[in-house]
Amino acid sequence: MTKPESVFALIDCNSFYASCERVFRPDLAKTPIVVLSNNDGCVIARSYDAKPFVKMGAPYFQIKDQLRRDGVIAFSSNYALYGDMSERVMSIIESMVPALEVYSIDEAFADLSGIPGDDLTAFGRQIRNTIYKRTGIPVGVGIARTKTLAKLANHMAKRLLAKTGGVVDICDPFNRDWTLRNTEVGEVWGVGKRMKAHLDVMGIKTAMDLAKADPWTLRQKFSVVMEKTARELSGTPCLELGEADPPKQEICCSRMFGSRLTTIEPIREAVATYTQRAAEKLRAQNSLCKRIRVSIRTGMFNPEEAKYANGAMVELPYPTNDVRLMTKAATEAVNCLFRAGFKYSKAEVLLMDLRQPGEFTDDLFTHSQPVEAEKVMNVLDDINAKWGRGTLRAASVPAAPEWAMRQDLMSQSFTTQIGQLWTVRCN
DNA sequence: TCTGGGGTCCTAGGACCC
DNA sequence: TCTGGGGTCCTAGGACCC
Repeated sequence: MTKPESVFALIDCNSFYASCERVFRPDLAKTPIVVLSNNDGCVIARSYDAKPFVKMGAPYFQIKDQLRRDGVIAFSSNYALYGDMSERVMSIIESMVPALEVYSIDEAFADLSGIPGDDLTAFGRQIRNTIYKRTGIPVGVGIARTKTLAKLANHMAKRLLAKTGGVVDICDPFNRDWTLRNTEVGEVWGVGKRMKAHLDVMGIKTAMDLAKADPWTLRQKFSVVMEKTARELSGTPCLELGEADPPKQEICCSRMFGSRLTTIEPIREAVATYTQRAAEKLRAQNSLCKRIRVSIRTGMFNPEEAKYANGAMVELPYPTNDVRLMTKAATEAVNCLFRAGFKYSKAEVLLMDLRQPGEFTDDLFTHSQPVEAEKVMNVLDDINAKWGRGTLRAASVPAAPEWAMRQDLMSQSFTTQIGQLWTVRCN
C-alpha cells in the first residue's frame, strides 16, 4: 500500500492584533489602526488600511504626531484579549480538521490528507467563513504538499487577496511552480536577511531557484536547515505536523521598564516580578528548573547614554519550581550585576536546564524539592487562578511599581474580565 | 523621555575522558 | 625531531520565526 500524499494547510489570521481590536470596535471598521509593543514602544501590528501610513517596527514616539494627522488610531497591546481570541479561533479549526498544530498565537498548520472530496479550495473557504462568522477574525488559508509550500501558498493568498478570496491551493504542480517562480527567495519561510544575501550571490533569487538548487551543496554551504527548506519547496516533506506541544526547554520573562532606573532596589523588584511570572509558566508546564540566568542592561539606542549590559547564571540547589527559592537566587544575582552610574532600561530572567519531575535521579548529594514546597506552590497557583494573577505574591513584588510599563492606549479585556464586558446602550 | 518579547534549532569549539 | 585520536557533552553564539 502506498502512503497517501500529504496535504498541509496553513491558516493565518490577518493583522491579528489589529483585527481583535476591531472586532470590539465596529466604529473603527473604516479607521486604520495599529497595535504597539509592550511599553508602547513600537508598532507590531497594522490593519490592512494602516499599512500605507506606518512601517512595521516604527518607534511610536517618532511617529505619534504623524499618526494623528493621518487619522490612524493606536492601541497598547492587550494580550489577555488576543490570547482569548486565539483560543477561540484554534478550537474552531480543530473541530474541522483531522489534526492541528498551533504554531503561534495567530497561525496553525492543519493536516488535510484524507479529507474527502477533491476540492480543497472549497474546504479552505469553509474554514475561513466559519472562523469569520463565529469570531469576526479574517484569516488566510494556504494549502500544499509540504509545510514550507503551505506557507508560500498562504503568502500568495494575501498578496492576491482580491483574486483568491484568501484561499490558495498549490497542490497542483502547475500552480506550485507558478508560485515558486513568482516569489522572491527572501519571502521563503526559514530564509532570513542573512541567508538571502548569501543566496543572492549564488544566483538564487526566486523560490524556484532554491527549489532547484542541489540539496547537498546547500547543506555544505549553509546547514541542514537550508537543505530541508529546499527539499520542501520541491515537494518532498521534511517537516511533520507537531501536534502535542512539548514542554519548553527555556522559559523567559523580560521587559523594558516604563522609565529608566538608576538604583538597585527597583531593579531587584522588577527581577523578583519577572521571576514570579517565569515560575508561573514553569509550573504551568509542570517542569522544574535548575539554573537561572539574570541579565540587566541600559538603553541601547541613545548614543548619549553610557552603555552597560551584563548577565549572571545562578545554580539552584536542586531542580525546583518554588518561587521563593528562585526569587532569592535571582535577586542575589542582581547584587553582583548592578553598577551604579548607569540608567537601566531592561531586565531579563531566563529559566534554563528545565526538567520534568522524575527525569533526574536523586543521589546522596543532590536532593529533590521538599513535598511541602510543592503544596505551597499549588495553593499559590490556585489562589491566583481564582482571584487573579498577583493576588498572592512574594513581598519583594510590588503591586503598583514605579517602573511598570507604559500602556496608555489599552482597550478593555472584553472577553476575560467580567467587569470589562461590552456595554450596550439602548436609547 | 521614548526603539518588544518569547521562543527554536544548529554549529563550532572547548573541556574532558579513555 | 618528536607531543594521538576519537568520542561525548556542554556552552555560546548565530540565524530565524512570529
